[in-house]
Amino acid sequence: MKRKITLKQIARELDVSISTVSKALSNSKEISEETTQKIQAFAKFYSYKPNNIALSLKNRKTKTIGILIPEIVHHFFSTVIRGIELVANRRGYNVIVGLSNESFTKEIINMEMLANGSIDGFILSISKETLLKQDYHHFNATINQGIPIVMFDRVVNEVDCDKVIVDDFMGSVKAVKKLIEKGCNNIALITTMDYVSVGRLRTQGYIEALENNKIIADPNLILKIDDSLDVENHLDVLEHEIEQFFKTNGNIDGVFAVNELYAVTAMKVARKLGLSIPEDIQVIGFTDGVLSKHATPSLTTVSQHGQKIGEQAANLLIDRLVAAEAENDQYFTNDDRKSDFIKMVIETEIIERESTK
Amino acid sequence: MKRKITLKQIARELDVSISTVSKALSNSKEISEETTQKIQAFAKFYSYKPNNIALSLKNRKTKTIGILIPEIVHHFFSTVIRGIELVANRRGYNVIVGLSNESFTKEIINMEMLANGSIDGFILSISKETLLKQDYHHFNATINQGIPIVMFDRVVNEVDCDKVIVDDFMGSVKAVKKLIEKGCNNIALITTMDYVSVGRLRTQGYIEALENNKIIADPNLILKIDDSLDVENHLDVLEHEIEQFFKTNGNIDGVFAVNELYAVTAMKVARKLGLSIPEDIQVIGFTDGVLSKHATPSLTTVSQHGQKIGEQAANLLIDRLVAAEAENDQYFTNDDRKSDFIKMVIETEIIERESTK
DNA sequence: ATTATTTGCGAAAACGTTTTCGTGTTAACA
DNA sequence: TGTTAACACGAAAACGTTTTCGCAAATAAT
Repeated sequence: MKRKITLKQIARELDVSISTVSKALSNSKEISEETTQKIQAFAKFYSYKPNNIALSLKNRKTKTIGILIPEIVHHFFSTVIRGIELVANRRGYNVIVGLSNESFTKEIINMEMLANGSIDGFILSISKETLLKQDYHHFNATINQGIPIVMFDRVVNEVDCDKVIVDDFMGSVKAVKKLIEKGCNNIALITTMDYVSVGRLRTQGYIEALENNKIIADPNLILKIDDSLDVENHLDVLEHEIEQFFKTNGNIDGVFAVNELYAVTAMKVARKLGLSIPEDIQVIGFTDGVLSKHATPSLTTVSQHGQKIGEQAANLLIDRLVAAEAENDQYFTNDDRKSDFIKMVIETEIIERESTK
Repeated sequence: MKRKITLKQIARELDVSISTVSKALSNSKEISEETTQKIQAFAKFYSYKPNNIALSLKNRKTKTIGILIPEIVHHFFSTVIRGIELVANRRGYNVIVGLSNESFTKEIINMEMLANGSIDGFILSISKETLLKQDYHHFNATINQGIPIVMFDRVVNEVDCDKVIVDDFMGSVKAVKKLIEKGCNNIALITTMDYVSVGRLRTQGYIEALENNKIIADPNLILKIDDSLDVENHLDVLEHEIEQFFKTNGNIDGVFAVNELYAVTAMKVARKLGLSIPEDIQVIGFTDGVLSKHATPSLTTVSQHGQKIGEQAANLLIDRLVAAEAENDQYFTNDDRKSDFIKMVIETEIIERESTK
């Protein structure tokens, strides 16, 4: 087991100074042809690679992006990560992942852990608990420390930073419009509680689409699921709620659900009640994941393009990082320079499958 | 925008030396009560936190684990990550993620990128291309550099390191046995190509279970899918292959598939052919993911316990890291000490759902 | 032959820590 | 009074880089 070789060792071995080695390896013309050759050959032979940590310390930047998300076992979030990793890697960055597990404290702990030099910037999506508490001081604190943040999906106006969101509102409008066009007259909405902004926006889109078509939204046709407890493990509760909902509203012929799971479960319940899809009830979900694609019947969904979101977020962040660096080179450092943050909206797209006519 | 405060700044401000500050903050009794108070108050006020990078450089360890997996948009892998992150965090480690995308070169590049000081050890699952090439020099190289590796799921005998695997063989045996008990007489296997070890092992388990029950495995009942091309995006091809398979083998009354997707697709095709599940055909899949849980009918599966795998892998790695550290403190450093690596097998479990009687 | 200019290299600082080893001051002791 | 011990703190090295600056020798110009 031989430790990685360092400049110092090369220098000692070749009887030159550390600086000479460093310069020779970067092809500085301060160093003679001959010496450079010798050093490079030696370095190659021992497969010298500069130590990243030392570089980070010297350069005061790590070339690493911190990702902070509520949950990783989640198709949407993992596609976002994939997108981030893709462009991060392409642009010479690494990616370090923290999970908040939807917890406020874990979010803070993770941020502080990474903000002490480990990363150059954050890409994150806010945890549910934080959204509930509406306490965003930790975000602003890190930004004030000079660490840029890019938020995606679950974002919030109280924090000044770049944001990448999906057009939840228009996505819903499109989906419900589609159901109307396909002949649905009584369209139900299955959504989450309001504090998750995406739930709220999607609900608004639903109402908007109805109104656009001169339909008055019937409050009875809106089912709000309390997902504060992990719904994945309370499938039966979910099914039961939806079943009751269907039974009390026998006239439903279209369902728009704000996520895959609700949509698929709705289909399951509908069939259990003897209804067939899409003949009796048509269904559209939000978020295009594995479930939508492989359900039977496969589900028409509003695609969020998670990977694209990740790519854009990474680009925004890295752009800011290189800008900050360039600015350091300039010697005008005007703190109150108005930096206008970007809010990037990723268009949704309806993917039609078998659950609609 | 105020930069994070450093020891040096505290020292200057309070007119003491850097060493004094450092000692005071670690409650060294070398420093007087009074000075300690003063320094700690000041540090707290400016919310001083030691710079991680500087610590890493000094201690020659980063308290960071590198995860290297083929793909992140994959239920199994993300549960593993969740498990790793869980115990890593609990034990004071961070997690940095690299994706090989099933590519040999990307795997190497990622490894080298992280092996230069960024991480203390690796947890990884080998990419398909690497398995095909059977070229494992990069793994051995990093191990030789003193960076421990723990492999999971897709492991290989040629590399000496700790491993965490699921009992693929026994899992399959159990599954097929279950089908036999449930009355299936002609059990088909839908599997992958052999070079992915898990595919091979699961196939062997299938055969073993049949033989245990005095059934001769019929080669015609084994369908091997070439998933070298991304099957997610060639669903139609997959469906078509399975459909042909069913048509040429009309007597099939049980299916064991080595992953969720194959299983769900098989169910879909079966129903398309007018067969009902589980009455006409019973199906069991491997890997318990979202699809299995939410398919209709829901799928009986062999659960891999991804999170547990991740947890065990992280524990194994961190155990080794602390052991290595302790060893550094001792001054016997015997290089050829026989270190026996652990191969941990996680038991599978059959989760019965609606696709079996 | 003297001065000016390259050329080739090394010393040292810096990034932010921790830790070892002094060292000066004060208090205790003979 | 002189010696010792305890106390409180600082200087400096080390982790592995890069980069600025200085300096000698070699070459070029006068």
